[in-house]
Amino acid sequence: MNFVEELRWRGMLHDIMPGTEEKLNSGVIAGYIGFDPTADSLHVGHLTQIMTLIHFQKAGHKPYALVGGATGMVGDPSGKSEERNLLSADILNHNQACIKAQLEKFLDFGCGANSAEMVNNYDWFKEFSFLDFIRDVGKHLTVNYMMAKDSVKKRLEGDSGLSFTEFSYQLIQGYDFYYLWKHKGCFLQMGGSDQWGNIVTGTELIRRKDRGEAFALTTQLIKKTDGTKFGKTESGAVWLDPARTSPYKFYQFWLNASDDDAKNWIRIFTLKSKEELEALDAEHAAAPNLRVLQKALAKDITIRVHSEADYETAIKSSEFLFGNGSIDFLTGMSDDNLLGIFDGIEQFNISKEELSAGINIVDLLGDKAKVFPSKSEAKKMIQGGGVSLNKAKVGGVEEVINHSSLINNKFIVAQKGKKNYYLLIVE
RNA sequence: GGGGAGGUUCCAGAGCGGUCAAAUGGGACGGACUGUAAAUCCGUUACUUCGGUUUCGAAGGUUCGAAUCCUUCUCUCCCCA
Repeated sequence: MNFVEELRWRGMLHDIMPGTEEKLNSGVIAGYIGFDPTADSLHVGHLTQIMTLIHFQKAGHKPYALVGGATGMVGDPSGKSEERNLLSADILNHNQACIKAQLEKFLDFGCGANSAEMVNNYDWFKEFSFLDFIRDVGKHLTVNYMMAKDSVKKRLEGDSGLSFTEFSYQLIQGYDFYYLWKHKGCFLQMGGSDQWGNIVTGTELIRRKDRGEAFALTTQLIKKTDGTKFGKTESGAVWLDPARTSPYKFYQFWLNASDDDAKNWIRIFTLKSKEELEALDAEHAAAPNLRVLQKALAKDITIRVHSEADYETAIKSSEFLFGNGSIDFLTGMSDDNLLGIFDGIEQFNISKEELSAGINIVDLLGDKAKVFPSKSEAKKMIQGGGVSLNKAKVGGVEEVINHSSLINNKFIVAQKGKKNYYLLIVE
C-alpha cells in the first residue's frame, strides 16, 4: 500500500496537492516536516506528525525532520489568536537539542537510501542577512498573497493585531522548503492542517523563484469527539518527556480515551494493520467494558514513546490503583516495590515528628503536602466527598491524621477524586 | 501627532456609588450513574487562624462607603494624519 493510501484509510489525510500522489509513486521521494522548538519536549499533539514521518519512511521514502531553530525565533501565527512572546536564544538552543533527541527515537537514521535525516533551519538562516532575504525571497511573493492566508487574515480581523515578525513567518518557512528542495531534493512538505498556508507559500516560492515543482500534504487535526482539545489533561499537556509526564500518566491518558476516540486514535497512533484493527473493533464491541481498544492503544504508544519496561510498570500501577485491590495489597511490601508502583505518581514528604503529633486532614493535604493549592480548596473538596486516604473516603474536615494511617509505617496514599493519586512519604 | 473605544475574578462577558468576592455562559474540578467510556443530573470554582483579609490595568484623590465618580500614568484596539 502506498503512503497516501495508508494515510487515507487511517483517517489521517486532510489535504493534498494535486499531483502529489503521482510524484510519490514515481520512486523514492524526500519529504519533510518541521517541528518548532517552543518547548524542550514534544507532546502528544506532535505524535501525528511523527507517525506521518514513520509511515512515510515505511513506504520507502526519505524523511527529513526539521528542527526549527530559525522559525522558532520568529513564532508561527497559525492558530494563534495573539502575538507570541519571543524565546531567548539560550532556551531555543536547549529546546532544539531536546527535541532532536526525542525525534531520533522514532525514525530509522541508518537504513541506506531512505535513511531519515535531521536538519535545522538555523543552519541556513544564521548567515542570511535581512537585506539579502528581502531581496532574494521577499521579492517573489506579494503582500497581497501573504495577507490572504487564513492565519494572517484571522489576526487582521481579530483585535490583537499581528506584528511584522509573525507576519513574515510564512516567508521563513517558505524559504525552508525552497532550501530543502534546492539542496536536498526535497519535493514534499507535510504538516498539520493548520500548516497548509505555510506549506503552500513554500511551493509557491519554489515555483516563482526557480519555476520548480513541489508538493504539499497535510494531516487531520486530532480532535476529541466531544469537541474538546486533544492532548490536554487536568495537569496540562501530555508530554513525551518522562520527566514532564510520567509513563504512568502517559499510559493513563490513552487508557482514558472514550470509545469513539480510541477507535479513531488507534488507527492514527499505532501501525496496526487494517485486519488487526477490525478484529480489535469487533472484540471491543462485544465487550466494551473491557476497553480492549483503549488498552491496545495505550500499550502500543507507551512502548513506542517510552519502553516495554515503562509499560509494565504503568500496568502494575494501574492495576493496583484502579483495580479492586484493597490497600492491604501494599502491606508488607518492600519500600522499593511499593515505590515502584507509585513511580510516576506525585509524591510528597512529611516529617515523622509532624505526623506523630497528629495533623488535621486539611492542614495535611492543603499545606504540608500540596495535594491542594490551598486549604480552602482542600476543605471544599473534602466536604464535597472527593478525597480519600488509603482508599477510604475522608469523612470530614475535622479528621486528624496520625501514625495509625501509615502503611508499612511510612506511607499514606491520598486520592483526589477517583483518578488522582498522591503518595505521602513520612520519614 | 489628532480623534475614538476599551482594560473586571481561568476565559468570554455583565455590573456603572452601598444589598458585589462581583450576574450569566464556557472551561476546570468534584459527586451520583457507569466500563478509570459517552450522555445526563447535582455541587464547587479569591485567601483565611472562619474574627476577617486582599481582589475589578497602576498610583493617587473625592466620599461614611468605589469595580462603579475625579486626576495622572500605563497598556490594547480602531479611525485619521
